[in-house]
Amino acid sequence: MKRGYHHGNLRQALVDAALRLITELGPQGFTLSEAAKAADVTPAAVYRHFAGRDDLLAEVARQGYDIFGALMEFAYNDGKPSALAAFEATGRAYLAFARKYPGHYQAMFESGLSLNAYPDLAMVAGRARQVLEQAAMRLAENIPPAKRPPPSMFSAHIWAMSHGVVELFTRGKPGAQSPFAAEELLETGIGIYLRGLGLLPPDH
Amino acid sequence: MKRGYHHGNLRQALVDAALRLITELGPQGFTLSEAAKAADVTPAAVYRHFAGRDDLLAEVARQGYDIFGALMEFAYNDGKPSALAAFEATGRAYLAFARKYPGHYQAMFESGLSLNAYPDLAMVAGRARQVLEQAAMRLAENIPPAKRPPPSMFSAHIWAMSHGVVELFTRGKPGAQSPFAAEELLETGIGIYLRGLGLLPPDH
DNA sequence: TGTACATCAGTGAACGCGCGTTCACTGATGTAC
DNA sequence: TGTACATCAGTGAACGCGCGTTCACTGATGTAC
Repeated sequence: MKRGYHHGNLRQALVDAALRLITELGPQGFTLSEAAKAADVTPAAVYRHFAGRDDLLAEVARQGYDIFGALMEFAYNDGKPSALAAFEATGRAYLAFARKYPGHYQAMFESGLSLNAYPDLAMVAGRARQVLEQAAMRLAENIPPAKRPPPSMFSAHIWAMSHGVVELFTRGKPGAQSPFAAEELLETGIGIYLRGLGLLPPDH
Repeated sequence: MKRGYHHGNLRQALVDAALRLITELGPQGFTLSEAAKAADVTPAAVYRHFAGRDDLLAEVARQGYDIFGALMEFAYNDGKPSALAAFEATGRAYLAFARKYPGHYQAMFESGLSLNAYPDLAMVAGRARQVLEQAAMRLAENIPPAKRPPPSMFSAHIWAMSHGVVELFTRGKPGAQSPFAAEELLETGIGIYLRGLGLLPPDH
């Protein structure tokens, strides 16, 4: 792998290197120095593109939230073909994102990064959350108002179950040896939940 | 704070110091050196009681799983007064534990400790999980066999939602600013889920 | 009760390491004339 | 087309720091006689 004195696109190369490190070694495994080495560059070069270690990590997370939000929006598909189908697709997209972009996912949720310290990060994170809330809101319209829970509660439930499934059943964690695939668990879990809301017929 | 050359109960003092560090600064904030300092002792003294850093951390987690298991068993209360009540109490105990023992909780689930590297840790962890599975199994007997999901799936759902609620809504994390308390979220979430299983009447 | 001695918990100094960060520098690139 | 020069991305050496771990030691404790 040859390259001249100038790299070309070091900024993104560093982000990619950081992602690889996080994916393979966990959020702990990411260091500025290792990311620089992986990008075939001196640690000091990083400072031409980022304010420091945390700033690089934050950019990884930011790109993650971007992809995440886009994926959720794509899955939601403006509520078509039905509020129910769109909602289920959105739930599946959560897990699919965690599977397909584990480095991003860990940078976003397990790296100990403070959202408050990076306002733009909080913004992209909020956008992603709003897609799910929107999906929940539309779906809630199908419930008689009297027994309808606030959509934000409802989306919090789904978010929590999705996150829990990812954390516990997609990598080698504590309760890990479940006989079920994470996808199956989430699918059935959301199914039962929606039945509890009267949004699915009582039988299966 | 005076003490002589010998400490008395350094082993537990180190565990307690580690817990304090984790509680206040997160799992990252724990270091062998800081724990030693907090226990008013030289870092080298730690090696009289633990094989090293990870071994100390593992002991924290082990004690956590012990408390956790005991709490869950207490809440389960041998399935009394009813399978349903016992199950709901067990779910509540999960969150209560995370609230009351945040240091233990983080050592157990967020410290990056490998369960495989500490077989006795895997054992105590398994015991805690079995309480929930037991509760799920008993409760499942109330469902007509035809539409009864495997109890281990069912307990995985509850475990996932509980864990997700803890991770997302009890500390300053990403989706954090929910208008609902974690306790309320978990209570309602499990309620809707159980209704979906036909274990609660459709109305609320 | 008093002394000699084994035990072992904790000390203090030192180690090598990798971390994030800084600084004066150098060499490639692109633009002005 | 060719030369002078400004720009600035990346270098290389150095820094201070805290980490986990080691080692020969020392001082308190408790037991044997």
